[in-house]
Amino acid sequence: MILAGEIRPGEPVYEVHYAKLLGMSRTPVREALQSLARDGYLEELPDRGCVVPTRSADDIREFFEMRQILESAAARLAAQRATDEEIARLKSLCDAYVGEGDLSRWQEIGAQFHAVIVAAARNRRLVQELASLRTQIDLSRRSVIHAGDPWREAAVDDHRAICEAIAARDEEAAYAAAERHVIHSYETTIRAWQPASLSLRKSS
Amino acid sequence: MILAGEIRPGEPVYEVHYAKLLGMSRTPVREALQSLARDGYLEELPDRGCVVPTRSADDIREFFEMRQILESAAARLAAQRATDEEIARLKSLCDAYVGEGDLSRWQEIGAQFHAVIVAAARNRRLVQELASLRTQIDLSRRSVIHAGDPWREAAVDDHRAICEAIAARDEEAAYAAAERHVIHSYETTIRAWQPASLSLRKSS
DNA sequence: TGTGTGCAGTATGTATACACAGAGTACACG
DNA sequence: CGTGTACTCTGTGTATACATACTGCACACA
Repeated sequence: MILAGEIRPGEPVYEVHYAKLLGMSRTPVREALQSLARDGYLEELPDRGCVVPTRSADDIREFFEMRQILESAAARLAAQRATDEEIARLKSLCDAYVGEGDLSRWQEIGAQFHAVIVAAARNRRLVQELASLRTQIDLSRRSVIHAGDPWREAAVDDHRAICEAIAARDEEAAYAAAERHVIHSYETTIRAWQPASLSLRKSS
Repeated sequence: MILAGEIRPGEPVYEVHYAKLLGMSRTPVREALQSLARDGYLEELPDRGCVVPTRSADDIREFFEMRQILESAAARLAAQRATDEEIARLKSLCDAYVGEGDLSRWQEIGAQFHAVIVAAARNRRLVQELASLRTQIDLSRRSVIHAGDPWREAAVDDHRAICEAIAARDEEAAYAAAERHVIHSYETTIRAWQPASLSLRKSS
């Protein structure tokens, strides 16, 4: 419901309310809320329950900084460890972009592209952390009014560069390409949000 | 109790048992267990409760890989953002090593050293993630018999190198030095555990 | 002898009742 | 008219009772 935007940032989340709404008792609702709070979808106030957190510009910066760190590391490890099948799959996903006009299908391809890379890094904790981060970022994006499609700009070129670097087993190139990709994503996001913004570290 | 080694890996953790032991009802115990499970200190089995997880060599590799990724990123950001006060504090901590013979005091200095760097990176999520990782690694170390002090070898030199790179505002040097430091830590840990081991990515 | 079914026993999942803490408000007093 | 205090109301923190699922064993049957 938070992800679907049915509960808006700043809004309090009462246990009894959602227990009634969902037809269950407070206990499982309570546990779910704690779980959500641990993952950052809710903020717990002592003795005063939960609220959906509102993200500051600094929060967004930190999220993208983490994403930059982890995605670039994933790309580097993928360049080292990806199987030939995984590389072939990355290439075919890159090619799938060109003829695609539908936005949701487009995002689906992008998600699969990233999933293959992270999986190729062979690190479960990294997979988990990036998934969490990705959801957080999507959530932050949603809590903000932005017009049009925020991606799509240089993303295809970025993806192709990452793909080629991994295929060439060039760890540093894959690292740098992934870094650039996250920077682009950050810039489009923050531009759609507010003019003044902090910048991430540029790739050298 | 898990950290203190009072509950050993593989051992089941029953709600009622610890409720009685701690003089509370099942509810808060249950919530605590879920909290611990979310942080990786316990493994939850469906309808069968919790056990303290046993770590495989692959788990250790993944932990250190993550630590390498995050610590090096933290060092790079610290080189960019640390205040002069923080740099001075790093230097004094480095100097504090030399005259120190006591192991626990020595570890305390090391922990402070890392804390200053991570704080200087100005990213709360990074702080949190590294703290969690660090505890996990300590826990994994403890679940294993190892003789003597596993650190101390090249750690002082490593710390000094990191400190100098940050003081010089050299981001890439700080990054590489932190990477090397984690590799050393991994190697001593895995050597104390079992001879055959996977290796982390070497710093280029 | 092997396999499948049924029956406890135990521990978790859920519901509910009660206790407590915090916020807001009304009222009394200076 | 301002300030402090007590009261109430709301919602969370905790305890306990009941329901359910899984495991192991025993027993019957092929």
